[in-house]
Amino acid sequence: MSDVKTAIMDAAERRMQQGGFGGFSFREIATDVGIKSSSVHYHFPTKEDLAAAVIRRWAEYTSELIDKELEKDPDPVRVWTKAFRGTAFSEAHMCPCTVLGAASQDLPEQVAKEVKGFFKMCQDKLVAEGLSPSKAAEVLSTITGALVLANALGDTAEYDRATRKFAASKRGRSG
Amino acid sequence: MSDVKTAIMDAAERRMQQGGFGGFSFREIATDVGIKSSSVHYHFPTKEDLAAAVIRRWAEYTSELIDKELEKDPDPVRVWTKAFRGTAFSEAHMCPCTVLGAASQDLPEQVAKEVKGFFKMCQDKLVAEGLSPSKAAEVLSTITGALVLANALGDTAEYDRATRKFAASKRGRSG
DNA sequence: CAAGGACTATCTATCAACAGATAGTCATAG
DNA sequence: CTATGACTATCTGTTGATAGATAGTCCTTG
Repeated sequence: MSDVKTAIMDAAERRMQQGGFGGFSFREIATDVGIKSSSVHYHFPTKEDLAAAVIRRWAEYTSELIDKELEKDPDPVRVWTKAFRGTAFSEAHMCPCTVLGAASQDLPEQVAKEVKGFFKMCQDKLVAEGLSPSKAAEVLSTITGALVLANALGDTAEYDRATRKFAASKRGRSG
Repeated sequence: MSDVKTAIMDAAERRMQQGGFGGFSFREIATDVGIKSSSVHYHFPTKEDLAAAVIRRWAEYTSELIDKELEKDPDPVRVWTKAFRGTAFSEAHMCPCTVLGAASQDLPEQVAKEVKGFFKMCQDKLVAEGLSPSKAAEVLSTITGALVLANALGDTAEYDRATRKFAASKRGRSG
């Protein structure tokens, strides 16, 4: 993948984290990267293509990160909680899949499909790691909602407050 | 409040539930209501005004609903879980505050403030009802995230899966 | 009661800005 | 020579917002 193509996706990802699908334009992305909007169209013919590619990349990166972290810590709940915590405390604060997922009904087909794929991947992995479907849904909902809450309240500490239980599970100082 | 003004807010609310702040235009709202876009501007000078009014109304309605339900069932966790469940299973499926909260960084000031006020209200109420701040954050995150998950996956059953534990708390058949 | 003025709510018409997208051109590198 | 990747230029449609006209209503005042 060319440097420019990666830079376009990086810029789109950053803006999608803040404003979702409607939160970026080809012109803004072009300005961010330092090229013209028509050049963005060269790499990604439509806005739908660009957004779908960004979400897919995010899903792949997340999946790989989880696998890597599971080698160091065998507790899936703690690993996933920590991974989403990294997003909450990052510069952009949000997971683009969460932003898009909240407005899923207004998304182009391909983008909605990729977003759905992301959450499906999360859930399947949690189940594969030993959790019941119900527990997997609960954990994923809590860390996803914690992201939304922390973002809306403008307070990253809210993430830790909401996930305190998970962060301490089966290894915390007190139990 | 006039019928038209209410109809405008209803239409805006519906569209905000699906696409957030960028998910509706004055013209769409006008068409929904059966008036001209300039008439929408008459009632709500700017888009920011309209969105903020919708969120504030939603917060007030939610607060009243919770108070009413608490009279029938004293368990706050079950009451809040049920209230958000109503949203998940409604036609629009989403809470507009959640949709906007996820993209909070891209919102006009007044709208972001109202969204923040909604989540603050939820949390304050949960604490006033006896939960610890940490437990309140956990519950609110879980039901908020469950809304996002169910929406993204296009499966309302996901809400029940994620909140099974809460729905049964202290009163379920088995405990 | 009737006239005047203010207010309400809608309309038509229009604006500048911005959106996504396309066609065609040009330079460079293999 | 051709493929790549950027460019210029432009199109069409939509956006939020404003100005000005027009009726209808309501309150006041003579």
